[in-house]
Amino acid sequence: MEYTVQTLGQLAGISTRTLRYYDEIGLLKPARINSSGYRIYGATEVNRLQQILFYRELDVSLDTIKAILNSPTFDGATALKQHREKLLEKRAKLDTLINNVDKSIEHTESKANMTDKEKFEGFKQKLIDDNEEKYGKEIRKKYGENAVSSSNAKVKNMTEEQYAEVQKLEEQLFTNLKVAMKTGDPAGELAQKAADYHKQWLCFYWDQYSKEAHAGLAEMYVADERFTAYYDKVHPGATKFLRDAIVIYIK
Amino acid sequence: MEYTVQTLGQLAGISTRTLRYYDEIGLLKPARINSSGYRIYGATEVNRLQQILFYRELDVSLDTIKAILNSPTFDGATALKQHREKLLEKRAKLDTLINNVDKSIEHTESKANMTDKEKFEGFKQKLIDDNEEKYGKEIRKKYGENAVSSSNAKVKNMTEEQYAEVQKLEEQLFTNLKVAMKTGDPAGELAQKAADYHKQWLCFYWDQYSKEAHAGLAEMYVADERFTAYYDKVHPGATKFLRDAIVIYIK
DNA sequence: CTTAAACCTTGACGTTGCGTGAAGGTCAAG
DNA sequence: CTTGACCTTCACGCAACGTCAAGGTTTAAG
Repeated sequence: MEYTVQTLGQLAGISTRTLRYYDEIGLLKPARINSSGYRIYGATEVNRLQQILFYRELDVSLDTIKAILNSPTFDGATALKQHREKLLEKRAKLDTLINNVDKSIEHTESKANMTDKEKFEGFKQKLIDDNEEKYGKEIRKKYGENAVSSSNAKVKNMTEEQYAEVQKLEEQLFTNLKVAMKTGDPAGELAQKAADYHKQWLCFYWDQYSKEAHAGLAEMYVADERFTAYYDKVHPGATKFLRDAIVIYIK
Repeated sequence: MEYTVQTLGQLAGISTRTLRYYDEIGLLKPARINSSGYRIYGATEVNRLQQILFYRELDVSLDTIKAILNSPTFDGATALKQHREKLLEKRAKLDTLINNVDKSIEHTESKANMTDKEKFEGFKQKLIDDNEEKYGKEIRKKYGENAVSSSNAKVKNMTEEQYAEVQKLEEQLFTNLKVAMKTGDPAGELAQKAADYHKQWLCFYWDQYSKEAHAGLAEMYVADERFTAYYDKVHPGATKFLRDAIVIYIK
């Protein structure tokens, strides 16, 4: 029995375009081309197409299918096992994605009942987390793999007392910063005290303190206008002043 | 603070190409273009980019992100919930895929120890399943949704006795067919008996018998050379004869 | 025998989210 | 003035086809 693109397509439940494409990429060549240039497929091609569709249904890429079918040494079962691993990875990614979406939904829903200040708290935490993640890689390289991992848990498990302490620390930082700025010297004792307060405050969020990350966050404060606005409420230029103090502090 | 493509890119951890692309598709336009044609971004754009990246990380398409951010009536939480549904669907698909791959691995591994006849058994079943699926839609339309669903379970739960019965039926079909062909009349009593045997045999695989599907399978037998070869072992032309008998039988 | 329907062919663009040059203008530093 | 690091606008490439478009072939019908 011989088939043209359409008859074979109907037999296999695929489009003629697909068959032409498979021809084009050399995945399934017709048995021969007739005098009018029509593609003619035979029994061998039907078998091969059946195999192709089998793998395709398992979401194997056409390139991989080609490799599997073209090399008789390349074993189908092994290929499928490798493919299985890929699928498992994909599912793991999807799972974390879904988790994150869930969190975000929760987050945005609770955000509706938040005061502006609380909103900013959330925003601050996000940026801190982001920064921690950014520097996390380097920290991990330096201090080992699991030093960083418990960071998020730390923030979430904070008790109310601890939270109050964080708030208090931030207030102290603010008042201290205000006074320190009058001296105008970021290397002075007062400014350095402010930098230390900031470190203590930060340590409530970060499991693993690192100087580089601290400096990185300070730079981010300056670079991000929302932060600048937040700290500059203390006094114009406070953000940069704090940054300078921190840069000196970590040396 | 103003940013060029590179500075903003570094701030956000994305490439300059990405920023240009977002401009191109109207997702994130720069605040202004300076005299040299450079893109200049401001605070507003930093905020918007932050939102974009937030959704992007959750695997939302750029088109959807644009819709979310551009329409203030379009609520973020609702969008995320919809997105969550999509992700769940994806995961469900992945799960079935992984299941199928697992089955296939098992299958191909056991296939190594199979006789040719057993291999053909598997092949036959697959084609029967395929056909059932093909006609399943129509059957479902006609007979309701859940008539078909238990089909696969049926085959799998077949006992050894039942399996033996299927084999016996097939043998009877063969011997009957052989005799019937000598009459040369597909409408004759013997041929109709053969068609009936085939129906009985088929009913072991299909939960829901339908005349159309039966005829469809018969046509497939004739169209597929492997089947033709299988049935023609009985006698040359046996496949077509059986097809003709079935076509008459179902009328 | 002609004509229309139903095939077939080869381009070639669109899809998604950029990566990766290419070719050329701009700007600050040495 | 030159170098190097920026910036710009094309434009192709990726996966796996869907979807016209323009034109040749075959087949069934009138």
